[in-house]
Amino acid sequence: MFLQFHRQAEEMLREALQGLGHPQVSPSLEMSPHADLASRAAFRLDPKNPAQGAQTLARGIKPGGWMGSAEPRGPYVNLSLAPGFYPEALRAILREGPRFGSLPPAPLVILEHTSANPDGPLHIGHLRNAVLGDTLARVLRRAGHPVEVHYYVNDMGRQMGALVWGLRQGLKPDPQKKPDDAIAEVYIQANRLLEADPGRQAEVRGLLLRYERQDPQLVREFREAVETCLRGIHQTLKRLGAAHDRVVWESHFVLPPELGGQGGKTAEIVSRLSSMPIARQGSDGSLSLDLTGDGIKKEMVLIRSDGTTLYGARDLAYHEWKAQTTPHQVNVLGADHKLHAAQMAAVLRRLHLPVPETLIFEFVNLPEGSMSTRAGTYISADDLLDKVEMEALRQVQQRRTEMDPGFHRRVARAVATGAVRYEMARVSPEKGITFDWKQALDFEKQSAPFLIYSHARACSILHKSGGAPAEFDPAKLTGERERRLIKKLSMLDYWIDASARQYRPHLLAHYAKELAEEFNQFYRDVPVLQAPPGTREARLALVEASRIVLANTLETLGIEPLAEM
RNA sequence: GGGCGUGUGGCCAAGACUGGACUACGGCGACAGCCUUCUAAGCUGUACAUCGGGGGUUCGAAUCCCCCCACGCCCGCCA
Repeated sequence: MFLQFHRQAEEMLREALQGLGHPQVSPSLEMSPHADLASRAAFRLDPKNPAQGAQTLARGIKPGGWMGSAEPRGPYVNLSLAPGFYPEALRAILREGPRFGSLPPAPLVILEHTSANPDGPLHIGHLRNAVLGDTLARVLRRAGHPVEVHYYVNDMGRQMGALVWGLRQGLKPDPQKKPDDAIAEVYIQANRLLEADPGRQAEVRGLLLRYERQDPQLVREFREAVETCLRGIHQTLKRLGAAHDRVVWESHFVLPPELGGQGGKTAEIVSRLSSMPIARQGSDGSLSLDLTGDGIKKEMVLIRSDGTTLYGARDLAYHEWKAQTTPHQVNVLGADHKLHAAQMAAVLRRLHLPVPETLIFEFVNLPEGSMSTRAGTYISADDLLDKVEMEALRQVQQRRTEMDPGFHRRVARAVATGAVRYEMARVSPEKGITFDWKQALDFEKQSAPFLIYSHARACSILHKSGGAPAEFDPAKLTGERERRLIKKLSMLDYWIDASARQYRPHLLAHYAKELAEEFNQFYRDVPVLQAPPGTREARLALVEASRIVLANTLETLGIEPLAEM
């Protein structure tokens, strides 16, 4: 609802500015502690006398819609919500329930995230990708987009070659272990063998070549290895609450139909590119693209001299294939993919294909340095989830001694996945993270348990009262705390819109925290169950509305809104 | 060496794209309080920052520009 107010304010300011002969001046709206929204536009009108400009501008804005008033205050124009906004916001929340905060239908989006190499378990770096990707998928869905979420499996790369090579040396995945952990052991061991005897790298290249040349035996072996690892990875993703609609293998764009692919797509796009002026044919049979015209100094190599394709070539085919479904694509990628993303964008543009949006996030490093699956220096996502869950269990057992073990377990699970997700989602993606166990296991404020707890408090009041009232008088809700809370509740759509348009889920995470704070302050200051008749019903309705908005926000962040904890 | 990103109180971190009420949102930690009223995983208060350093643009800079420093990532016929 607040989004509507914001848009109306923007529109009215534009018209007023136009009327004053300044159509080029931006409305410059901002959230303000002094008003429901404020405009700084007067600074642009006449920098010498902004106060004068603010007065003139304010006069040009007439109450109407959700606009209550426009008051000049120094150089600012302070905008207030119409009194009717508050009761209507409350009714809208109660009426729309789980749908509140959703935006009108928007185009289909294909979103690719996580897509970790199937050579080991997800580590805490992949976890950032998964949380960012899954949260963004949820945000986009609430913003009206149908979303098809893809996991793009890199099954044709060097890493997989080394893994299959290791298996052929007789290394066996330990059946007692989680499949992705077992695969990691083989992969690490295979790399040790290869480092000890670098001459055998040629054998890995040979396997890759035979896989790409569609040797059915190799196709079986690669598939078996990849699927084993993927089973484990998907267990972890499921535990996180992150679901993919579709798993797309790279080899799909290389192998023929009888081997599970749709054949030739990569060859086709490569052949099209090879006739473009930017193509550079090596005398050895390799093919690369010169992208200096796009401001990219580094050539993009598509074909090795042995004729096999590189990741970039297959990725181009994948993007062309996606474009048949929708031009709106989003890729969630680690910062190490920046160059690749820029090269992809340049080539797709030259092919007149849709260019994907990217959400690029910086690395998660350990205090002792960066993680590597090959070297075995990583903290797995499972390990983190396990430890956080143990700590959550310890705390809930301590706090709720009267409850049974099943309750403790349920709460600990929800708290743990929520805590891990929130911790990853709340930091802006361009910041690097140095992982810290102490911080990961800290459940104070600014963390998911705080958000879940606020929701549980609302549920508790409703439980004790026997539910929300059918009838109530919103006019009873005129206190400062109540109005502030309603306003905050109404802002969900504004933050969904902002997060979705900027591909920045942390904006919503930030809102969630502010919403929970506002509710907790209301909880402290405003008695509900003990309020006089009439007031009590109205406040109960407000608690129910709070419960709904908290639940919707948490759901969008992938955090389970427990009714009790 | 070049490119991209980051640098905000002891620690974590919002604000930076759209310069302006910033007297910089919060959290952790510290200190002092609040459970005879709806779950204290909560709430209140105090102390602690001039926003890496320097220069510039501007009436006005955490925010824009330039230089420098530190850290991360990339600069593979890896993905």
